[in-house]
Amino acid sequence: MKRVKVSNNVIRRLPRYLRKLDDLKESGISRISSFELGQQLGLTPSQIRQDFSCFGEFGQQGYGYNVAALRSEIASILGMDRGYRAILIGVGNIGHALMDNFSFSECGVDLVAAFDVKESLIGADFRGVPIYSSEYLAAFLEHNDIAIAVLAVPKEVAVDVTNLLAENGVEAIWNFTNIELTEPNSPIIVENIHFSDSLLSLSYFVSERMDEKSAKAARSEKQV
Amino acid sequence: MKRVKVSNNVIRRLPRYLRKLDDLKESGISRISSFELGQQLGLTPSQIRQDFSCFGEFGQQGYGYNVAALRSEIASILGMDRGYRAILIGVGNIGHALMDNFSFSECGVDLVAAFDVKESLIGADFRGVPIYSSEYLAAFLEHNDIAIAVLAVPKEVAVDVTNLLAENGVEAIWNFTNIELTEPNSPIIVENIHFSDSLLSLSYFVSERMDEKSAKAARSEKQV
DNA sequence: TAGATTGTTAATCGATTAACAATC
DNA sequence: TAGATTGTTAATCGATTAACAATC
Repeated sequence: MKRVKVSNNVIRRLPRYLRKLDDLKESGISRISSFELGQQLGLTPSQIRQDFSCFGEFGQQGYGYNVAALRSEIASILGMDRGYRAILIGVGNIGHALMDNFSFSECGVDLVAAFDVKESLIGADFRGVPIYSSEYLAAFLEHNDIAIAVLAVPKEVAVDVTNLLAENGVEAIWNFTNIELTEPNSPIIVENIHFSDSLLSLSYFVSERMDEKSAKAARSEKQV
Repeated sequence: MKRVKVSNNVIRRLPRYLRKLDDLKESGISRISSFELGQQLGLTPSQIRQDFSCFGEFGQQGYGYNVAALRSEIASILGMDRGYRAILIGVGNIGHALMDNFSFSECGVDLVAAFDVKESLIGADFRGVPIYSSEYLAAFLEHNDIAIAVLAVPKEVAVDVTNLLAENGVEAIWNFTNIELTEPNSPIIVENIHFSDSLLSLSYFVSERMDEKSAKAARSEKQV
């Protein structure tokens, strides 16, 4: 696989391609052109071909792309076949929901343990994932090769935990706390799920729509 | 407030500005320049001034921006003062976590009801929000002005529910199901929280980092 | 007043789109 | 072979950055 510097926009589109290809596979479609794929995703064929060409040549002139083959190329580009091991820190509401409902394995990630400070949780396990005391976090990291930490702790302790993780060789944090962990000088990778940022963007788009509507209404009022 | 066509990138930065300004307020800082704000957010001062200038003139030459005033301008741009009413569809794991933990009101959104099909949930309420039977969803929408629907139902019913919502005047969907709701011809606004897309991007970045490391290791191996 | 910093116009950079030769 | 569609180069478009006059 080529590994040139690929823009963020391209990377963010890869999971969407993956999802669409999974859908197509399920519908029994084994072959697709960049034109058709573009139609279905609301992208131009050019963009799709450009995106793929960052990583190699996956199509065939006159034919298009083989759905299954392309799917597996993208999965590999995303690192889904690398068996990254993850831990969850904080088995509160959201942490619990992730353990219970989210399929890490479908993303090729292996959730091996969870940590919490709450006595009543320690020793339990959900769907085969054990919950340990946060006390043992550092020791655990010493003995296990963990690439990804899912951070679902209260705001107040987020920064301390992050430092502990970074010091113990964790590569990346999947951040569910609503604070900005991305420090300029830290080498740790941070990917944020900011619920409130998302809802606020939504709120913006709704407001925009509402304003358009009332502007239109005001115009037609005038005409009458 | 101006309402020109504003790019998506700008809109996505607004919630970050808001969060930073809240932090500053809390730290007792009442005034900030675009230079300093840029430092703290990893953006150029130019970009920050350009972003704000989409909506008006919020600063003062030689002084900078008043933190509290700017904060409230951005809140208003995002529509946080419009009192949008929301409902939650699907009180499963993630729906429950949202009701229990997520502060809709901090985003200026009023969560007024939840809906589920599960008998044992119907009639209960969490933090003052009642849970009704999904049977009554359509009727409820007729009698209540709901701008936003939080969609946390199983994949299989997501499209049907979306159609029902669209037909009954809901403006926007905050989509927690892992499917592509964004139809080209539908006028409904969709904002996605795709957990797996996010984790897969993270997995990509980790892979990129790993490859860099091993490439570096291979190079220094050669030199020795 | 002098210094600081804005809002905005112009320049640069990067991403998307179009075009087309290569080829299955 | 003829038609279709790729991968890639060139053209366009949009977003970010730089520069600077205006002004607090």
